[in-house]
Parts: sequence; structure tokens; C-alpha cells
Amino acid sequence: MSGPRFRFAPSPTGFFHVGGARTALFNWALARRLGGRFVLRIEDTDEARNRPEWTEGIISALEWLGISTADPTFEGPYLQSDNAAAHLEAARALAESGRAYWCAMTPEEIAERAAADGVTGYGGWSRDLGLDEGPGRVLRFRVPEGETTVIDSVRGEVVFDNSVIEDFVLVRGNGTPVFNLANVVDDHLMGITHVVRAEEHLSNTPKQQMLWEALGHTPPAWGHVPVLVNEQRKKLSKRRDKVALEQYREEGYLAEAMVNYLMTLGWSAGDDVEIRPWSEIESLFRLEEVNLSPAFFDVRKLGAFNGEYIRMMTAEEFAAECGRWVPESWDRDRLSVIVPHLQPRLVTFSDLEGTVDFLFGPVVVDEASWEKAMSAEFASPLLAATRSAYAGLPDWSAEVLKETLETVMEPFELKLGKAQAPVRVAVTGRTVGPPLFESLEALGRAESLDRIDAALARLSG
RNA sequence: GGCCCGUUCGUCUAGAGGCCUAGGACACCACCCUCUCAAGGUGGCGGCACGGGUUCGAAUCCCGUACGGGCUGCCA
Repeated sequence: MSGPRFRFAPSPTGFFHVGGARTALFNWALARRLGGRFVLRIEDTDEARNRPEWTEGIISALEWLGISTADPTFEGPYLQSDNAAAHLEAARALAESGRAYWCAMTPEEIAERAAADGVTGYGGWSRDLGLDEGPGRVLRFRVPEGETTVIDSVRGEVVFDNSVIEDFVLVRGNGTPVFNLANVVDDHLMGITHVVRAEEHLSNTPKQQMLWEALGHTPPAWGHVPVLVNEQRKKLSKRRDKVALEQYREEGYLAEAMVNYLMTLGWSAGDDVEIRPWSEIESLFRLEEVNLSPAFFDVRKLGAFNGEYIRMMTAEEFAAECGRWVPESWDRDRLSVIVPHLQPRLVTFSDLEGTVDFLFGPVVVDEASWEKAMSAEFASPLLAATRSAYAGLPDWSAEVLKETLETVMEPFELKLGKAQAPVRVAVTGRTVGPPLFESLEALGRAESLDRIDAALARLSG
């Protein structure tokens, strides 16, 4: 058990937060490069957050990101609730040594007293009552006078005046340990040397550091990274924002793209390179280089990264991946004709089905597209001429189809861009889409001609 | 309200006193390429929050102001 020990301690909430993903990745990069360990601990102290399947969800999300449970760097998962006895034992020790005391005030009583005294929060009113443990009573930490200095590798030294920290609860009225206590006891038990987490925990840190010291241990090295925010610059929340990693996965974002993008939020290697493989990120990442201000999670840029990663795939990889994003019933041969032309056009794989669906089902004509392409004078005659030329073609290939249309359009004095529009709308129903002649090739002669006939009929009718 | 943290193009960032006429990426605009749309190429738009210092010299150091964020729970 030598080497630095990092930990990732998410609380199970039913989905995996992208901000959590970034924190996990930061810890993973550090643990891997430094030859240490990445310890996964599920913080399920709050009984409302205790579902076995949620733990499985966390693990599969981590696996997707490349944080493999099979990697020797990985350790866990541990369940915080399994350590309840140790938490309570620590609480008892603190109570016996006088570092903590029992308090019988309910939240309502505290609010009343605070209002009456004109203060906010708990004023330490039970401090010297010498109460014993009892039903409904909470154990509170006796915050000492003085100040607490947190040495943070991201932010430097942060000093807190202890007088602004109230005597916080260690054990609830129902006898269960609270996060701050459990967190510290677990980190110590697991030999954690580095706590790297989001900035929202910075205010908790002096409390936890006091606990480490009260328990007679040396606190770990701290590192608080900035949070991820939405366009309103508020911390990403599951209520307002799309934060579930699983959702991005389902929409067809590549794990590599997500990982790479997440690592550019709040950190840069210092050069002009943004797209780089994890192996490089891992050797380059330094906590000391992490920025201090919140970063906006920009889905558009995520999309740009995803497109880059899609284009980096080999043709075989891309074709295989496409196969997974399309209905089982779709003809694979037909799909394979068009797929090579989709690689530079896709942002996410969930876009795939909608861009080639016209090849596997009836044409759905977009009326705006029809209007745009068919209102031209030449539309009908050109379509008719194309239809008869196509009908007699000996070879139904994209190349021949293109050359044929170029011949047909000559008397109309049009450019290909104009001339292809009516054909495109007749066959695909839309003005934009995959390359037309390859689409025709994939569709096949019979179906293509039928669609042109249908368009001609509508045009004359 | 109190405590803490922060502030470089719209966004993510480079920048650790002279290399900055502030660089890159996404987005946006234009042009090129082109069978539509993309992709690719070229170019463009656009920023050191503000005010004081310190210094020969400040985006970089100090102070103040403004603004933003986090925490302030018997959640984590």
C-alpha cells in the first residue's frame, strides 16, 4: 500500500453527473501517473440515498470513461455505510475526550433561539450543559478557537476563522453519522493521502481538517477544483441542466471525446493542443495547473470534439459503430453503401438514423423542401428527362448516375447544384442529406424510379 | 446577511514583469473547394472587469471597487 492514495467519493443519486466524471478523471490521471491508487467509495450515509443499483450505475459509468475496475490502480468500491461502526466509534472517542458534546435542541428550537438572539445558525447553546447521549440528541463538534489553515494544491493557503464555523453535527438524532465525520473517518481508515474534489467542498474542509486533528491524525493534501456551470453561470444541477453522463452516452457521444473534453475544462497542458489521447493527458495533467474559476459545460464544443473523434475512427470502426445505432431491421448491405459518406457529417451517433431513414422506409416529404426545389420552371421537365435516362441505365452506380444527370441537365443550362435539387427532394424528401448519387445507388433502381414517378405525378396533378 | 473562492475574446483556454501589435480551440462571418449538407483550406470579427498604486516597463505584483460563484442542513 505504498504510493499516494486518491479517492473518488460520489454519493449515489441515480445517475452519474458530468461534473463527477471530471473529478473522477482528475483523480484517475493523478493516481495512474503517480503510481498510486484510485479508491472508489460510495457515500451512502444518508439513508435516502441507498440503492444497490445506483452503485452499479456508478461503476458502469466509470468503466465507460476508461476508469477500469480491473486496472491495478483501481480499488473498491467501498460503501461508506459499511463503516458505520467505525464512524460511531470515532464519535464516541470525540465525546469522551470532550471534543464533542450532546445537544438536545431540535432544528425548530435552534431557529427560534437564533431569531430571538438575532443570529444565524446554531449558537453553541448546549456546549456546556454536559448532556448525556439520549434519544433524539445529536452529537456536535466543539469547534475550538483560533483559525484553520487549509493548504490546497489548487488554491494555495486558505485561512478560516474558527469563530465563523458553528458547532456542526457529527451524529444525527437517529444515531447515524453525518457526512463530515464519516468522510474523515473513512479517508483515514483507507489511508487516503490526497483529497481532490469540487470547490463546493472547500467550505467543509476546515471542519474536516479539525476532525482529522481532533482524532489525532495528519490531514491529507487537499485540492479543490472549480465547479462546472451552466450558461447562467450556476453550478450544474440535475433539475435545470443536462448533467447525466448516461444521457450523453445514449445520444451517441464517444467516451473518448467526452473524456478529452472534460479534461479541457479548467485545465490545459499549456500548449495549443486540445485533442489528445488519454495516455498523453495522463502524463501531462498537473493539479497545480488547474484553473481557479468555474467553467461552462458547452455542449456545442463537446459536439465538435465528438465530430473530431468520429473522423479519427477507421472506416471499419465507424461502420461497426453505425450498425449499433440503427434499427435491426435495416438492410445492412444498403447501409454499408452510404455509411462511408456519413463519417465527416455526423456530430453524434443518435443523428444517424434521422439522416438516412429515407433509405429504409417511405419518403416523408418535407413541404418546405418541396416548395423550394419544385417551384422552379425546370423542375418537372428535368425530373422527367432524368427519369427516362435513369430507366435505361446499364449500370446503377453513383458515378454513372452523376454523369447521366450532368448530360440530362445540359439543355437546361444549370449547374449540378441546382439540377440535383428536384431529384434529391423527390427521392429523399429533403433538400439536405447525404451525397445524392450514393444515396440513389444505395436505394436501388426500382425504388428510386418509383419515387421520381411519384414526384412527377404530384407535380402534374 | 456572514465566510470563502474567483474575474484574459460570446465560450473553453495560453500567458507565471519586457518574447503580447495578447496566442489557440469552439461558435460566428467571408472566401475557396464542392452534387445539397458537412468535412477540409484560407482569411476575418472579437478579450486582459474597473480604479489606484509598485516598476524604466504590468494581462502578469499589491490595494480598493464592481461583478460572478461556492458554502452557510440532523444532504453529500
